[in-house]
Amino acid sequence: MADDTKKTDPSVDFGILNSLMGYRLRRAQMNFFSKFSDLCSDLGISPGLFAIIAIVERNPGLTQTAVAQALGNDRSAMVAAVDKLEQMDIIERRPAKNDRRSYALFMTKHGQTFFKTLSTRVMEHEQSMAARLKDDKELDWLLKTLDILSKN
Amino acid sequence: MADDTKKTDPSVDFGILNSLMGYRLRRAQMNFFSKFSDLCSDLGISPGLFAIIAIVERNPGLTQTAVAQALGNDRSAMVAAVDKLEQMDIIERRPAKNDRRSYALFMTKHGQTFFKTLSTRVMEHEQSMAARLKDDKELDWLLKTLDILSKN
DNA sequence: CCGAAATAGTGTTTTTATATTACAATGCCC
DNA sequence: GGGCATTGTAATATAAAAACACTATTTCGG
Repeated sequence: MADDTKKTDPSVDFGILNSLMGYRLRRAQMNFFSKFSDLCSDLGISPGLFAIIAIVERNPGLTQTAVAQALGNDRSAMVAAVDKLEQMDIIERRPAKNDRRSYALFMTKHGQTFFKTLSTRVMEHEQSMAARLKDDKELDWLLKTLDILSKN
Repeated sequence: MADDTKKTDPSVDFGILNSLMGYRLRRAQMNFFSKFSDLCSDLGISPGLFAIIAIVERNPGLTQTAVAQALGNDRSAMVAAVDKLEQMDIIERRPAKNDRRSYALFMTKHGQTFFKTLSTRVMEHEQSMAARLKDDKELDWLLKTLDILSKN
């Protein structure tokens, strides 16, 4: 194949799938996911890690489980993630003041600047995708609608 | 915890994540995925398997790779999936007429009725989610927008 | 204060999904 | 007929997600 456009065979009838939000969400999310990977894998950052960094950056001092709850992850998944981010000198664990069981998470100096370059990249991609929409009003509508559909 | 509402801690600032379509898509899709599982796991059907069935039902005689391409999967992933669906007596492989390398996929008798009950369940869930939207126009708009964001 | 129950972090394991690669059989093109 | 692409398959690898148990702590009722 000459180009990399995996053209979905136009002769295939998707039937019920075409009317399913669930299926369309999956396709759209997969597209964002793979573009994110193309964009940030050289920095060793996956979408999940990016989310953790974004939360810690805005909420310094949160414990691991607090971050996990905010993102809807299991707290056991945090261990490996935070281990990696600590190795990369992006965030650091400090013993929590009032609770000797838990760590508080903070950005390192390097993490701060790292997050800036990272979010610049991500926002560029976001904006190139948002350019497919009509206007900012439509973007707001989409974000709000997705939020409504996220709640269970 | 008394109820199962994993309330996202309201005091957490999601910062940039709030404005990212990618993140919102992920949350919404996760919600659909888990609901689908709750709804159909007793029948042994995952969202991916459902998509395969839906394609075969509307396009009898497609080859495995054709289905894989339509869904954006790798054809190697089809093998286990079709194996399972054949064991469940939902679809069947028949030797393709003009190409002895490939199989053509068809619904079995049982698969036909099975798909009906399955899609009834799925549509019920879909409609309960769609009820969160303003009207059908908004639903159409959402589907169209997600489609636009799915193309790379 | 004591003891039961809950919670934080961690390690371990399992499951699931997805990607990669290799290969035999077959088809297609010149 | 010979070279090359394609189909289904197998065997891995990889990765992400979930389940479970364990230790050290905290919390709370009495």
